[in-house]
Amino acid sequence: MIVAVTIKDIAKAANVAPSTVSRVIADSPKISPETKRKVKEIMKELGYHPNFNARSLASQSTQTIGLVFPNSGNIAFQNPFFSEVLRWISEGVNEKHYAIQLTTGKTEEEIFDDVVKMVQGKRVDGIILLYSKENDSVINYLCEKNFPFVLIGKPYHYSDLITSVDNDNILAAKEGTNYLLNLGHKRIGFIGGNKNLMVTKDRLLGYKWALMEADIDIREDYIIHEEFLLQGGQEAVKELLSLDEPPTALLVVDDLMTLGVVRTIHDMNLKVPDDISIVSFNNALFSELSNPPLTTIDINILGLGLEAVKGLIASIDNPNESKKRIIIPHTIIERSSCARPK
Amino acid sequence: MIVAVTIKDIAKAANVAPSTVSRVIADSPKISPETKRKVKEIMKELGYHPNFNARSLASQSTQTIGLVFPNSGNIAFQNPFFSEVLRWISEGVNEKHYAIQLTTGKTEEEIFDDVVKMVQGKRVDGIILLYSKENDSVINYLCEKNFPFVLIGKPYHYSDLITSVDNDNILAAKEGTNYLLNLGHKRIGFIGGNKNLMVTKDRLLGYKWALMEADIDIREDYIIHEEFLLQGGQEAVKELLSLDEPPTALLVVDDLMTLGVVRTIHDMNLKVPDDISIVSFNNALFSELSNPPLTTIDINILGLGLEAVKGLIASIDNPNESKKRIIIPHTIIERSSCARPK
DNA sequence: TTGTAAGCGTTATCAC
DNA sequence: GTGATAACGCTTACAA
Repeated sequence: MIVAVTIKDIAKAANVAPSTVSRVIADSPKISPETKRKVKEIMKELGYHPNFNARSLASQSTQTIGLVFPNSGNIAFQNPFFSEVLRWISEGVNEKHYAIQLTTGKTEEEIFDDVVKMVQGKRVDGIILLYSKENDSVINYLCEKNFPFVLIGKPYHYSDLITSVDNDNILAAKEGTNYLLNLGHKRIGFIGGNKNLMVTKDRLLGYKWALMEADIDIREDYIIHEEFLLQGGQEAVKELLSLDEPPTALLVVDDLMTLGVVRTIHDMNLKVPDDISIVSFNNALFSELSNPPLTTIDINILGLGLEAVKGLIASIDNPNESKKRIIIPHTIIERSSCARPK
Repeated sequence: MIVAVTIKDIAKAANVAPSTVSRVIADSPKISPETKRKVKEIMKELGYHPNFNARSLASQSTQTIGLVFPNSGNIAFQNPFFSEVLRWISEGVNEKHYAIQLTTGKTEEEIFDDVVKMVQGKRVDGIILLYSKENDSVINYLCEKNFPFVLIGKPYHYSDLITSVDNDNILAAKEGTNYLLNLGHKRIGFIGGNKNLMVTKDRLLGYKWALMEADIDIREDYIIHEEFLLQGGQEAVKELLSLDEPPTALLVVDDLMTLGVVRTIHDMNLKVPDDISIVSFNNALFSELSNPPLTTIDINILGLGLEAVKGLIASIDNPNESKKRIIIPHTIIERSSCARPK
């Protein structure tokens, strides 16, 4: 069983007051080195561990941050992006000796309720939002309460009230499209995810921008948004490739989706990159292992995670710090999913 | 700003004692419907939310459970298994109105320290361990403290002191191997992950069992353990396939690893399944999207996650409940990575 | 059925 | 430098 050794037990054993023990824990400079040593020794001896609930209650700070995942009913949740970003957030957080609490509701309402509980229940000192979408009730709530949080992604609005960490997705998509243009492709399609997500919006913008600069007409029938990975998506891709003038290249906003697209293309007896080239996004672990290995835009998830933590802790420590927009650089990783058009 | 409305404020406004408000929150049957209604109304009006730290401190229970991931330095952390199991754990936990706290240290020591803090700091009521390996300090600690926890995987020892949720991996691997044997393969290789993991051990056992039953000699040069996904693994697979009598089929313990193996095979100008068949494990999302789609053993991650939560909460509610070993059934999913040998 | 008061394990504000 | 003592916001006997 867990025997709770408290600050009082230590105090008694060390012949000091509880407050002194507390000061030793806080490493207060006002305590003589001698008593510090003595108290610390006894703490070791008795196996003392501070009670975090008591500490949080008294100090009004929890030393834990909350992570908000997209709703787990959404297929997006399965994206390796989240484990990866979790990994780096976790790393940043450990370094600062914070703990992590997380919430992944099945629906938006569940998530919202969870967040409210976290915040009002004083379970966390700050929050990192792992996704950004239109009209998000969570963001609105956090802004309203002026609660410390960082958004991974681009704010839909209130951008001057929000600290965010994001890639320049418009530029990234533009560069990806240019890469295909430079290979000689003129008919380039776009496959995006959920239209409400800011990433999708931005990458679509960059795609269009590149085409406009290249004086190529934007064809709406070249642009599709598949919400589901296989079922609906497969249909859409088949339709796209069955057009009279099908695209010879595709910009796909996510590696996982790309896997599905490649699969569909393959099922139609076409080959990547011989018949159709693909540039995709995120550089997921498997994009190197896939067949063919994917040319993809690395968004530096490490940077996203670490900067999010840094930003959040900064605004916890100093609530009046000005909000900022942090941009993490991307890199295009050339592999074997692109070729010149036939 | 967050204005903390406390139980006292409600009490004052409702003209009752704080304890009455507390009882209303706990939905005590001893409170008259009338006062309940009145108090609840005022709680809504003033926007009351309980302070969890205070509640935890007073009641000695946190309504949160801790999740322990494998160390994030390990490549295994990247496995989609973890997001998937997190999803279902989260679902189970939400239903029971528990919160989730998690820890993913970079090293074993970091994880151990985190777990001790969680437990001794009274941050969580119970723990779910997401991996099982030989001589795990965390397990030893939890057993020693007799702290409620559930292991996802098979206990290395102390199995009568541990509630665990696992697949019958020995049987699963045996069936996978038999599947290949039935197709006519005689030379079957095994590719496992980290040797210390119980999954690896069990699946190797099942593989050997199937071969023995089929009166096929076990060749040690057909068994490899690749710790890394690409670098070292690729070498090992190449070596395996360059043997005088290379295997015509492979049992690979994980879909992600299989992706790497398929890739390596492809790089050697061999084809799956024409030249070499593969049965793999886990039925990750991408195994259906991969090229070729993988024949893989579905381990029912939903079941693992949900049962883990159920088991944990049961043993939190009743610490004297007897430990049990819960087995989640698996299913083989036939896709296109297997064929008869040439 | 409801109120009173002690206690949960800390931190923080005074004094000395 | 160190010690009392009052918070922190809640639960829970024990009274009434």
